[in-house]
Amino acid sequence: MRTIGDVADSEQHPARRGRVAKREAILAAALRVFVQDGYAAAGIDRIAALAGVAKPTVYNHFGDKEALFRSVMLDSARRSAAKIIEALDARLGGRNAPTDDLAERLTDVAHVILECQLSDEGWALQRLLYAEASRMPDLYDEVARVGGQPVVNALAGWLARLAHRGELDVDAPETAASQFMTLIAGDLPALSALGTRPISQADLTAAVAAGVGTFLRAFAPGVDRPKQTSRAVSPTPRREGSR
Amino acid sequence: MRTIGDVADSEQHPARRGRVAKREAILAAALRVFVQDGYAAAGIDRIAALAGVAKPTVYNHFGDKEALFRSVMLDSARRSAAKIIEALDARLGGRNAPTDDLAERLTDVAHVILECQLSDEGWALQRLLYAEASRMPDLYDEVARVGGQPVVNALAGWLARLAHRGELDVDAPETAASQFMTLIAGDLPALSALGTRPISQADLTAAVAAGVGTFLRAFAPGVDRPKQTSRAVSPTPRREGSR
DNA sequence: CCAAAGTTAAACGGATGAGTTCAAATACGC
DNA sequence: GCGTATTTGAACTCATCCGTTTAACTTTGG
Repeated sequence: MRTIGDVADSEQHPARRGRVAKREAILAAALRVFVQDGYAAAGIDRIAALAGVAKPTVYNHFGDKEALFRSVMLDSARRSAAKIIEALDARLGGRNAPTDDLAERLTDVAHVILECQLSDEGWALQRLLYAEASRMPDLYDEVARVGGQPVVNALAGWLARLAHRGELDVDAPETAASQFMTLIAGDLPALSALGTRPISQADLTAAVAAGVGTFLRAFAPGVDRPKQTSRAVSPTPRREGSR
Repeated sequence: MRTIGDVADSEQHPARRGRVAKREAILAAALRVFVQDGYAAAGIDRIAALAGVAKPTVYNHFGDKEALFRSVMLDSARRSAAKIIEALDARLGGRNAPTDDLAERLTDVAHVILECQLSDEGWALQRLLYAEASRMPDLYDEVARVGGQPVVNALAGWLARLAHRGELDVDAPETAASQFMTLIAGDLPALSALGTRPISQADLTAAVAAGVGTFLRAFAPGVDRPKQTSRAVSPTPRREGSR
């Protein structure tokens, strides 16, 4: 049995005094340990040592390993979403469009969004979420609510503005925003082996370009196309009809 | 601490005699236990009991918990891919196109592909893969190779044939196939909370319709559009340039 | 300078589970 | 029918780790 690698700093003094500082130190340490070892293999002892506090302090603050895990996940999701939203606002809120080329702006936005997903921490959080989803079924919903929805909403708002200005032919901005994120991120799990392997800048650029390209093929204005095949085709003829 | 639910059959006699039969029984039992409890919480004792063999037999056959896990994952991926490929061949290989409407055929194929992903087992396998990806970095590649690539290839072949017949305007069938799967499956994690909650037939139909609709908006022929904006836009100006 | 509140470190209790050992049972060759 | 080799099942070893307890210590207020 071999350890995969120890946490670099084995003992980190609690950065500042006061209760909130300790809580933050514990959250940061727990994030690192959970990310590195996974939920089951993460030890409260190691988290406490890394945070520079005593083990009972961890239990005083969070009560439970599962509660600590939930706090870590929600906190990280919140921070991640806030970071993306801030970056998006800086680019989309300001009226200073850096360029008139829509493809370039979409590509820029795509990279902003992916920068979070592509970080080691982002991948690890996603893996943790997947791993414990069956044990904590409501956690995904909460994380999606505080971490995913705001980003999709911001993106949808921008797409709606673009559509209103005639730069895009989008009638359902929510759907288009979700599909945009899906298109630009779709290949990343395979390219990075779920985040366990670095992606080359070239692969990343190519994946984003392919996603943006297809998105524009679907939603660029000018071509006359039926609004949408919204008539839902029959679900599926239940297994092989074989006829 | 509460158990989530016991495996239904607590003791299953090994279906047949012989070595291969026992190996299969162990694999099936291990699949069920891993799916239900996750890698860390799955006990070899329970797997052996469910398979109707002795614990040392498990170690004799697979040597290790990790090796057993890998065998389970690869075996399941292989069977899943074979099932999808077979269903696709039954629909696409035969010259009996059930309908001329391309949207209907795409929707049908989408449901065939998703039927595997949507099963409890399919979701659980994906969660297991995500959960252990950091501990077994090569496992994802092997699973993708035996489970994912064949499906994408089959789909890409079909799309290429459609393009050759002029029914689609696709110049990169591999990319289009990957994007098709991404588009039809993109909303499912959110809708089903990573497979921990059943999806209503209506939601599933709507998600597939949205994906197929966007795919057709992008790749339906007839409209004249630039082949593809394959000129890669600059990656991203490295963080907030803030200029 | 003293007292009270909370925090620390260390050790403990209880439980779980991977992997091994060992005697008994089963299958098989002669 | 007998001896050999393999398989079984149950007990065992060893380690991990959650969560708690206890006693000493630090910090804060008077």
